[in-house]
Amino acid sequence: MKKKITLKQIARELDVSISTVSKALRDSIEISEDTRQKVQAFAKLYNYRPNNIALSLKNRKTKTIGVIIPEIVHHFFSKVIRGIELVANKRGYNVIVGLSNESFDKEVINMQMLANGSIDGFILSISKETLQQQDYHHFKETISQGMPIVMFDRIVNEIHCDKVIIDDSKGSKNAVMKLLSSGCKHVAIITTKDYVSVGKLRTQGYLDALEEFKMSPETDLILKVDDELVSEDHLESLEREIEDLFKRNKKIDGVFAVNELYAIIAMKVARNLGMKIPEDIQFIGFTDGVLSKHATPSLTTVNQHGQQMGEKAAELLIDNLEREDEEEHYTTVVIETELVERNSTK
Amino acid sequence: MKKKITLKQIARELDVSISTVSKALRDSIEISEDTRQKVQAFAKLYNYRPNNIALSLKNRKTKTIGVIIPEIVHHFFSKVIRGIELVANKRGYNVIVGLSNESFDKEVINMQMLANGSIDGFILSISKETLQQQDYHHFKETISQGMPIVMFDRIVNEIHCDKVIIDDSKGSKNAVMKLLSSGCKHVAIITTKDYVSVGKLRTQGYLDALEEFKMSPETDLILKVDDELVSEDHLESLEREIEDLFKRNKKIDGVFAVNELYAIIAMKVARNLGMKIPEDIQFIGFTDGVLSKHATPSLTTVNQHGQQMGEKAAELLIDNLEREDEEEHYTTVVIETELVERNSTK
DNA sequence: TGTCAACACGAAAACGTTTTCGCTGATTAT
DNA sequence: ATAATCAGCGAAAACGTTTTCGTGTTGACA
Repeated sequence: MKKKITLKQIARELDVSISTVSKALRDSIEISEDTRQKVQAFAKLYNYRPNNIALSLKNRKTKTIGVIIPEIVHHFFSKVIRGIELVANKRGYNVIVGLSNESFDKEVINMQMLANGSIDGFILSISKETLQQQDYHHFKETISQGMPIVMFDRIVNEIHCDKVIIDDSKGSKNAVMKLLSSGCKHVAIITTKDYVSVGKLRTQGYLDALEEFKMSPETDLILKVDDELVSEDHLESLEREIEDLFKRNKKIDGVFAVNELYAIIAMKVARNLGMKIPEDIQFIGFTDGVLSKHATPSLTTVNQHGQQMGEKAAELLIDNLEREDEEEHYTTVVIETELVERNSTK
Repeated sequence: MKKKITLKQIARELDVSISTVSKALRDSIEISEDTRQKVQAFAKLYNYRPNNIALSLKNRKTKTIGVIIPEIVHHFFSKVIRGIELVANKRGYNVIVGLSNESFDKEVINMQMLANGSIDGFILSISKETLQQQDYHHFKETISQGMPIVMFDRIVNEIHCDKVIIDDSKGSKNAVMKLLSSGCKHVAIITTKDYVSVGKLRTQGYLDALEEFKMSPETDLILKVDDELVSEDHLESLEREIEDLFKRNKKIDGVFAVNELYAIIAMKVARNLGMKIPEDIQFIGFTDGVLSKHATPSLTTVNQHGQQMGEKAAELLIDNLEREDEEEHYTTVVIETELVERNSTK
């Protein structure tokens, strides 16, 4: 087991100074052709690579990005990570991930662990609990210590930083308008409680679309699901709620759901109730994932372009990190959504 | 913007030496009660936290685990990451991820980037290209430099290290036996080319089950899909292959697929051909994911317990890292699979 | 022969810690 | 009164780099 070799060891072996070795490896003109070749050959032979940690300490930057997301077993977030990793690697950065598990405490702890020198900046999406408690001091502190943050998807206006979002309300409006213009007269929405910012915005888009069509919203067609209860196991209760919705409102002929899973489950319920999709009732979901693609019928969805969001977030962060001038100018990038039409709509 | 404070700054402010500050903060008995309180108060006030990078350099360990997986937008791998992250964090470690994208070169580069001091050890699953080329020199080098590796799922016997796997052939055998014992007479398998180790093993399990039932395998019931072609876009060709399979062999009444997607697609094809599931034909897939759960009918699958694999891998690695004695003894942990019975089987 | 520039290299500081060792002044024991 | 102990603190090394500055040797030139 040969341990990693260092400059010092090379220097000792070749009977020169550490500085000489360092310079020779970096092709400094200070060093004679002779010694340079000698050093480089030796270094290659022993497969020398500079120690990243030492470099980080010296340069006071780690070339590493910290990513904090609420959950990784989730198509959207893993796509974002892939995007981040893609451009980070291309630009010579590593990616270190922390999962908040939708918990405020874990979010704070994770940020503290990483903020002490391990990384140069954060890319994150806020946990539900944090959004609910509206306690953002950890973000403020991090930023005030000079560590840049880029937020994506779940953001909060109160914090000043770069942001990458989609136009949730616009995307939803388009989706609902698609339903309305293909003949739906009674479109229901399955959404979350309002504290989840995206849920609120998507509901707004639904209302906007109705207004565009001069229709007035019926409160009974708006189903606000308690998101806490839909964690894996409580799906039956969700099914029951949706079934009730359908039974109470026989005339529903279109459904817009603020995520993929709600839509898939709603389709299942509808099918069990004997409705034909898309003839009797049409469905559109938000956030394109594997489920939408492979469901039967395949689900029309609003694609959020998660990977693109990740790429953009990484670019914003790295641009910021490598910017010379220190003037603060935060930008908010809006990624366009796209309606992916499949077989759950006409 | 107040930059992070260091020992040196505290020392200067309080007019003591750096050593005194360090000792005071670590509650050394060398320091008088007086100065200790003074220093600790000051440190708390300015929210002092030791710089991780400096600590890493000094201790020659980073308390960080490098994870390299072929793909992150994949239910199984993201579950593994969650498992790794869970125990890593619990034991004070960070997780840094690299994606090989199933490419040999990216795998090598990623490992080199991380191996130069950034991490203490690797957890990885080998990329398909690497398996195909059978070039494992980067693993050997890493290990010979004293950096431990834990492999999971896609492993290779040639490399000596800790491993976490499932018993692919046993899990498959159980699945196929379930089909056979519930009445199937002609069970087909949809698998991959043999260089993917898990594909090969799962095929073996299929054969074992047949033998157990004194049935001889029919080559025409074994469909080996070229995995390269199934990347997102070439799904239609897969559908056609499966359709051909069904048309050639009208008597197929059971299908075992080596992954979730193949099974879902096969179900779709079967349904389009007018077969009833599970009455006419039964299906079982491998690797439990969202698709299986929410498909109609829901798919019976072999659950790999990805999160548990991740947890175990992290434990093995950290145990190794924190072990005092240097004796090498590599273990291979086999995680039990579990047949999750749903509606695609009787 | 003496001066100067060019060349090739080494010493040392710096990044932020921890830790070993040595030093000083005071208290205790002889 | 002298020696020995001890409490409390600081200096310095070490981790592995990069970089600035200094220094010695060589050759050319006046």
